[in-house]
Amino acid sequence: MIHQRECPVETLIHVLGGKWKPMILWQLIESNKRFNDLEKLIPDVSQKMLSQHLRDLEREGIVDRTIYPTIPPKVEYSLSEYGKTLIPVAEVMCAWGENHNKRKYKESAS
Amino acid sequence: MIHQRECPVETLIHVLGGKWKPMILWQLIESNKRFNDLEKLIPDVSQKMLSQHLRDLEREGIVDRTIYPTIPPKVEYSLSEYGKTLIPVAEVMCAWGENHNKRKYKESAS
DNA sequence: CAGCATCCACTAGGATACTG
DNA sequence: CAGTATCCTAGTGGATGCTG
Repeated sequence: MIHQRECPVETLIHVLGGKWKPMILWQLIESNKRFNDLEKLIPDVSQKMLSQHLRDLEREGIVDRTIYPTIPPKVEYSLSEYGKTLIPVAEVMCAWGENHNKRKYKESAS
Repeated sequence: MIHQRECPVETLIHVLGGKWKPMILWQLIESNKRFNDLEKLIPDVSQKMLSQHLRDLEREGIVDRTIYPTIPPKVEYSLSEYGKTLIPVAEVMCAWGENHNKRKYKESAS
């Protein structure tokens, strides 16, 4: 059942596969953030990519976007309830990636 | 510790992120395969990408490549011991992706 | 059989400038 | 503040032809 073609692994990679998406996810796990906050917390991201990735994550239902129609405008991004189901998955991925980085470090040092 | 910048999630996405890499992984979990077998089992992959992805996976230590210097040449690809550590990770990813696909199907049907 | 080389199309992402 | 619009580049992947 799992080893079918069109494997859903690709689905997850598509959802998290943008260059800054994992970083955005970690930030939003910690607490809700405004657009400007994310820009500061992820210094190298361009406005274009931040905006685009947030919209991707919103479309997938991972991220909620709350608009406060004040002046100046305030928009708050938060992890949706559904988005929280991604956390354990991301932690497993993270653990493997961390170990893999160590492994590559060791082999290059030997 | 996990929520650092330069998150290792990206490492894993890089390792599995090629278009056909998850599919190659599933095939090699099942049993060792020759180049030609993989071509038949993954009909839409081009030789170029199959070759390139296999070399990527080999460089990361996921896949072993065994050459039998016969005529005609025979090359067998297998999942390395280290590569097997990817299986549980891939299954978690797969489960989430499967659920996500269902979710998207339902919302488009409603 | 198991590939490599070449050329081409498409997309992801970056830089810069502008707006409600 | 929170974006959008435009232009540009580098990398991914596909198609085709050739080789030890």
